[in-house]
Amino acid sequence: MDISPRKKKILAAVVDEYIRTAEPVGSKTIAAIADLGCSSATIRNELSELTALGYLEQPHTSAGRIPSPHGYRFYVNELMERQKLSIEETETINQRLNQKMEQLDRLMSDAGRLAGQLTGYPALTLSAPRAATAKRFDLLYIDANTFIIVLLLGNNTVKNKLVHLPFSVEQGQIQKLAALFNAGFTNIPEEEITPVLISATERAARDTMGLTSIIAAYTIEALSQSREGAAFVTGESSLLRQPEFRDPDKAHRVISYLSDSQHLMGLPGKATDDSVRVIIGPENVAEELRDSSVVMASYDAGAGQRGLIGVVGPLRMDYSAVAAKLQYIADGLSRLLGAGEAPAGFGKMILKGDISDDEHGTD
Amino acid sequence: MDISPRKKKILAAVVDEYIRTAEPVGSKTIAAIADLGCSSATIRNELSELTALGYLEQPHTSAGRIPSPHGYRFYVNELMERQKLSIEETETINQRLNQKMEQLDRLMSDAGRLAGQLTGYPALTLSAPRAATAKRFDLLYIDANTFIIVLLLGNNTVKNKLVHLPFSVEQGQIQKLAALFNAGFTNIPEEEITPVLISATERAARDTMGLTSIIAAYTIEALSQSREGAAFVTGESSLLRQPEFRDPDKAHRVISYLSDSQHLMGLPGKATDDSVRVIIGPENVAEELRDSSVVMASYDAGAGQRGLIGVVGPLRMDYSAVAAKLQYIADGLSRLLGAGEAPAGFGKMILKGDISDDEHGTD
DNA sequence: ATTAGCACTCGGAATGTGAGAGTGCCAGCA
DNA sequence: TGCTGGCACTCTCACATTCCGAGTGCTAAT
Repeated sequence: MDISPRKKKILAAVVDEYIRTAEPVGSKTIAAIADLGCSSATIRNELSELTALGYLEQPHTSAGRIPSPHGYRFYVNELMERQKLSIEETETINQRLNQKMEQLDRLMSDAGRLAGQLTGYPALTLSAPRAATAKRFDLLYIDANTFIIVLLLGNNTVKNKLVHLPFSVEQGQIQKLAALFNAGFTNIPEEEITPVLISATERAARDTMGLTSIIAAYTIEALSQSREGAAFVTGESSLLRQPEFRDPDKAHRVISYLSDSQHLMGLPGKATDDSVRVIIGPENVAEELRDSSVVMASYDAGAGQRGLIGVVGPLRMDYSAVAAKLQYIADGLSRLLGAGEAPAGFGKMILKGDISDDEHGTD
Repeated sequence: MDISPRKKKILAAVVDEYIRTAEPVGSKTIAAIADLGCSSATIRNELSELTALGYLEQPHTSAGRIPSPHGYRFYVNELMERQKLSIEETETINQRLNQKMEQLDRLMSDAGRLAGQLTGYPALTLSAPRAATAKRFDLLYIDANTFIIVLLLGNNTVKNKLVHLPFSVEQGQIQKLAALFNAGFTNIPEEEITPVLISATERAARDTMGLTSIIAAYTIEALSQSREGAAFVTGESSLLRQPEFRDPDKAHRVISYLSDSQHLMGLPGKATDDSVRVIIGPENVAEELRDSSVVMASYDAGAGQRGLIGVVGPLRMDYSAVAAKLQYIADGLSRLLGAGEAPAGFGKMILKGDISDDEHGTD
């Protein structure tokens, strides 16, 4: 069932105005802002039909109309005009993205922060989980009681761990172990690292001190970590600025839901190939988000992985502006992280590389 | 100027009761709960004197009294009875702490989460910044276009970075660079890594392709990162459950202040050797926290570093319970991370070790 | 010094009132 | 048939008013 062009115009006007003001909008207001050549009375008729069709709601008899979730959906699908970013906005984004990208996780949370600041909503970033394999082992001999495990994973992630031993070990022993692990533990999935394999290696290495187990345990840990993916949320408190979250309980529900990265990982549901996805209120699987909307854009995180960056806000969200901004940021991230083009120059290399992390020793 | 024992008792009663109920407490209530053998009229007199002394305030003429920041301070210093934790509580803490401590930063944020859940307030964890030096360089040759920088810092932190090159390089060249860096860049403070040193090294290595700069730049980055320390906040939204933060604006101010790790790093002010520190409302340096209180406990993070774990809440905080819990958690962390005892066994080693991180490559 | 009694104050809940915005409907008009 | 102006009706919100009770401060008595 199609609805007339005039209805569409009116619906769009209601949504736009409501997004702007957060107040129910009445027939008169619409007559004033949208110049369709007809009076408020006509619009009243149209409004009541739109209400009957389920696109609009009225909080009470003598208030204006507000869009229903259905109305928002229709707006997002058909009415919304793709917004262009201003020069300054694109400038800001480019600058901020290029600024400092030393670490991947830092980059993710920075990009999230950026999205949050630009849109005024809490932002979230997700990196898709993916099973990885070990690609290469290095064991760096530091001294008789200390060595470092450096593990290069299939997704070009490097993990490391400093190991202190309560006994001495020789460099030759370490080297032998590295060779055995490179032979036996590379390019196999996590579940194939079995106790059988480990004890076989242990025997081959004539390792009586449990070094093999240490390295194997760390390998498993590193693999399972890289399988988990990562999630960040920033700017949770900006929700509180939205009138629809003035109720602290409501805000609390949403924010604490967002604080659990378990929840976040499940948020996107199954992937689609839309570049920008909009989930409106009740469309959310999670109970807690049933009166919030989520807008997410996906980006190419390199090494065949995709990541998501998005924001959470009230139903009355400026979908058009938010979508445009997220899209732009996601494109920027894809450009920075994505595969395809060869690294162009020095700066680029530095940008891409890295990560790292700490190891706390005992002494 | 000393105050009478009875005044102390009354003050303690007011604070305890107000902490419990969040309602101004009147003379009658005190007469009922604290059994000093006197009537409400007497207590009224005492109350008005305590008010004159600045320990109490009244929101308005015909309301009960609430503690002033001064009153809280006096309470914390002299009246508060050190609370014991219940068996279950210590159990929970022990369990949760021992559970999984794979990564240092994960451990920090987990401990924060634990503190937050136990106390019901937003929790923060800080690791003290400390200048570090490079202790050892390793450059792992992967293929003609790829190598890994592994950097062992003075505080036994390991950092790494995967570097992709748009040109080829030989293994010998990489080894030569590693030797040069180990000779010239180890055990010197960050600021001595000057362009002069770098270009000297570059010449010595006959490096015409900028490899030296890449490694030096990464070294500087790693050092400055480890100098920055780290800060986490979790459970921000639990502030919203407190009646004094029902005003979304107020809550928003505090939460967004806490979201900035720059702010957090400066929060503790100069260190004291108290094991638990309490900062009450106006004692906070930060404007934004002037009507919140902060309780922090410090722990031994190993390698001569100290960390802080704390919570933020309203003035009306259960200082006694919160302090006890934080203290216990901090002790647990010290036990797990701290220096002193040698690693006892296998599990212990695994616990202490580690960290790691990711590197995103291009292909 | 302590207490009981009492007048007084003040904030908050409850209630009442009015204004305004917006609707729905109807009758007239193109 | 579709649009418009007019009008009565409804409902909420803001504001004013009232009322109640908790709690104080004071005073006089013990």
